[in-house]
Amino acid sequence: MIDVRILREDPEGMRERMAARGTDIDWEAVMAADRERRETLARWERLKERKNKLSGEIGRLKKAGGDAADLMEEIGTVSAELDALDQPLGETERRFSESMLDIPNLPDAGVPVGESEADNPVLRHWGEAPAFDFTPKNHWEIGEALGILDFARGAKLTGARFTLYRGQGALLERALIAFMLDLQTREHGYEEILPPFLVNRDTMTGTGQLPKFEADMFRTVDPDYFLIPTAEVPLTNIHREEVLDASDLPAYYCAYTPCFRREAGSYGKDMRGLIRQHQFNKVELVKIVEPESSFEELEKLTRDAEAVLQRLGLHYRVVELCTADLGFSAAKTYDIEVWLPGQGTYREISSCSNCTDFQARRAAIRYRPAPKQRPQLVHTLNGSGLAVGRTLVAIMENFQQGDGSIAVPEALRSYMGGLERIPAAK
RNA sequence: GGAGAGAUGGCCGAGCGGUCGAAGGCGCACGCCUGCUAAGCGUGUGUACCCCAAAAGGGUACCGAGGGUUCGAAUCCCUCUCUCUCCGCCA
Repeated sequence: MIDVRILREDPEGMRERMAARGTDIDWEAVMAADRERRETLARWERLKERKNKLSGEIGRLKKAGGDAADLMEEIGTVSAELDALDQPLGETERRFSESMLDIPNLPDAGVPVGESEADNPVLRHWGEAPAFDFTPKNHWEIGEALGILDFARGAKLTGARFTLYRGQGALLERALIAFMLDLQTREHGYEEILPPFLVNRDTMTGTGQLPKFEADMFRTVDPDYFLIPTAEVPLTNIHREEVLDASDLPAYYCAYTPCFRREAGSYGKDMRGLIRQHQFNKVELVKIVEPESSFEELEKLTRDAEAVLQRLGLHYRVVELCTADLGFSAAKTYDIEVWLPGQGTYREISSCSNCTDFQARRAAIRYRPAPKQRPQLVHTLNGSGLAVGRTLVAIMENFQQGDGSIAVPEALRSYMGGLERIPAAK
């Protein structure tokens, strides 16, 4: 949630900065809801004060054996007024919080203004695209030829966008997960977490998936739970409704989880291959930090994600998302895009965001800067370190050999029993 | 799934339907005292929101959550959630 005080104090500035996102918000309605809510609340509280006073007097009178008939009569009218206010108050509060929950985060002042992803500036490149003396294939062609990816049977078991990994394909995925976790925990200082893959509504609301994006989620009916679309959700919510000690910060968390997404509204897009699945694996990085350091921490977090690609020897570039391409909760985001020679394009493999106090406010994650001081909202960050399925795709396409085999990157061999090459089909 | 017990402030723990934001203890902060590695004494010590330009100040809410009874509920009633114990089942 944004800070409503900013909206009250500078509605024009707010309007302008949000407009750069391209989101359409009825600001008049939000501000009216805020005003109405406060007015009704003030009125309700004044009545309540009167009622509490009367009630106290009745108590004292009765104890002294006096007659409280007059007071009882007055309290009756006050109670009636209060009752009449209950519904409008509840309604205006609901209206206000609902509209606040649907407002995205304010882009950071430094974020480039743009109209689409085409306006995302490229910040840097690492490595080089590999040269081939043959025409490189798509990963789905390679995967089916080698028998390590079985799309048809994935679809049979569940439906479109579900895939079966087999043999050395499954092993490669597992090796990537272990490799990524080891790198992030041993070298970058993240604590490894294995969180629940199903979470409740409050948790989903805390990070911003609900209420606006319920249609994008898989859910269970009884009980009313959601399959996590990313480990960002459980990791960031670890400290929901807590007041942390300054010494607890910064907290670095890292988790491997499967991720589940409906991909509603992306019909027909990336239908082939592993790029867009309803279920995919990801190693996620989450940081809970003090506000002053969050942008610096974003730079570090992005480097932590890049390190994975560097160790694997995969060529990539880093882009900054312009205002129009920012996610709902993010104030600033870097995307890491890996080169896929089989498709001749860069594809997002990690998205690293500073959500500033947006999620912290929703989830009530605070810390006490110093003893005796009031609790303050933390800043939260998250980034993929990395999307495992897409990394497997990148390895298949970048390290494919002329004979149809795939070379295993040096960094992964110890995780694969020393395997240097996934051999071509006989 | 069945039977039972419980949920109170940072922690422990009390709480006849009214004077309870809540005894007491611990912890913590500040002060005093004291020459001995500490004790003693005193004071203070929650969060959110509203009013106020702000500070000061005032107000409202919160004793797991949500409803209800009552002029008045931490205290009574209902529903739910979570924790613990026993039985069953299971990886």
